[in-house]
Amino acid sequence: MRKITERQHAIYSYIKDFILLRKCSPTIREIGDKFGIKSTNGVRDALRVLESKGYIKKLSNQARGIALPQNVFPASAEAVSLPLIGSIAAGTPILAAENVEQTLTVDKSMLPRSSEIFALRVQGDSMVGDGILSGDIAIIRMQKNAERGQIIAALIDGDATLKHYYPAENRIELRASNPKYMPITVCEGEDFSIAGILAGVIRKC
Amino acid sequence: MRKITERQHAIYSYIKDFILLRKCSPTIREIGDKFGIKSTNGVRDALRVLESKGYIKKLSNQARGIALPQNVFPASAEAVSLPLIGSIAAGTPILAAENVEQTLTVDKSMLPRSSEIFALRVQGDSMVGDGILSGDIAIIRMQKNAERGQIIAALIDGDATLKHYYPAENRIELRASNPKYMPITVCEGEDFSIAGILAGVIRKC
DNA sequence: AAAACACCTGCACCTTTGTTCAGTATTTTT
DNA sequence: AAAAATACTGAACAAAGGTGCAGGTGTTTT
Repeated sequence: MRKITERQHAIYSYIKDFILLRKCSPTIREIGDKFGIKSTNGVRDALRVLESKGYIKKLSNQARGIALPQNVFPASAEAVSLPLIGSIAAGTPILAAENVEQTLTVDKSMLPRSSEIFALRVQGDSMVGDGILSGDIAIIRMQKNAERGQIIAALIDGDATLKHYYPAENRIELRASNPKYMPITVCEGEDFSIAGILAGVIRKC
Repeated sequence: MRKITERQHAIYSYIKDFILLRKCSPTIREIGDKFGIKSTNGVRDALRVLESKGYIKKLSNQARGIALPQNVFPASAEAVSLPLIGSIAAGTPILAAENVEQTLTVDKSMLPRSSEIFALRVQGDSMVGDGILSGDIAIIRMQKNAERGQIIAALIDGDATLKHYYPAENRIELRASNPKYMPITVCEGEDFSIAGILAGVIRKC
């Protein structure tokens, strides 16, 4: 993008936000009012520059006719839908169709790039210390390893639970963040695996 | 939705598609051209009916001023995008364009039907007792009244904060859920209003 | 048969909004 | 120092677009 002044950028931002919110561009006079520009031509000067530098496009003789170049709002790229896992049926992979309760659409900004993601309904209050309540939906990024202290979705005996991950020499400690729960210790050979690490939380009140 | 005729539905669909595609409503004359209605008033009849039945909203004396009720705008069938409010500039309405930090896409199931919704970035740890951490995004359903004990987004001196709502005879007590914060008492005449009530929480980890 | 509604024409009017011209002061670039 | 760009004022105009009134013709409901 070619360089623009602070003033021009402020006007551009206003137009962009206005369109995002109102789905329709402001009028020249609305922009003028906003920035204390008394003459419509003052605004048009700014628009002329913004257009010549490719920030906006003007549809001539059209009310509310300031448009943005296509790529400002990646249309469908804002949302991603992912499977919500209720409970995990014994012996099935997590993402097996029978475990998928529904699909959920979340904003792309919630997700790390290029990873497999799923959502898990949280049962129990073992993670209240981290602001995760029973009934919340946890967004999990699928991966097999984790760093010490991270919150992971752990698969123990075919059940998925959220816990803090504390590995030791020959065992793994899984700690709740609610002090009323004792840490769980998993030794080698037991049925345990990491389903993924916590990437987000969604709650419906 | 109240019943409408095939003709009215065709016009409604055209408007909806137009807005989805162009981000901005068609003009009365554009609708007329499309359907071969030669008089602007023929179109206005149809719009009058659509508005009285709640399919559209008209902003009077505004170019391209046909609006759709809030949640007709799904980015996909299951998603709705809503404005994320960062901080609120003094003296501006909450949804003023300058307060909108970005837009956020959330699943339709997060939202109550037929209400105006916005998202608010949470600052501070005053609500940790309810699992709401600093940096979380609160989904707020706009409404002016609340029930005792509900979590509201309160506007005090132009700043929005989440608090539990406890009204009394001549004052209102706003309680945090973190015991280290004292309740705030607002008396009549002070600059206070309810922006809405908490409908959900989203956290990016 | 009367009333209500859907669906339209035609026209005038007026507000909103975009366009253009002429000019000024200040800052930045060459 | 000159040229160019920025950032406006002010006024007038024109096109776009919303509003309102006075009808008209069918179809459906009462």
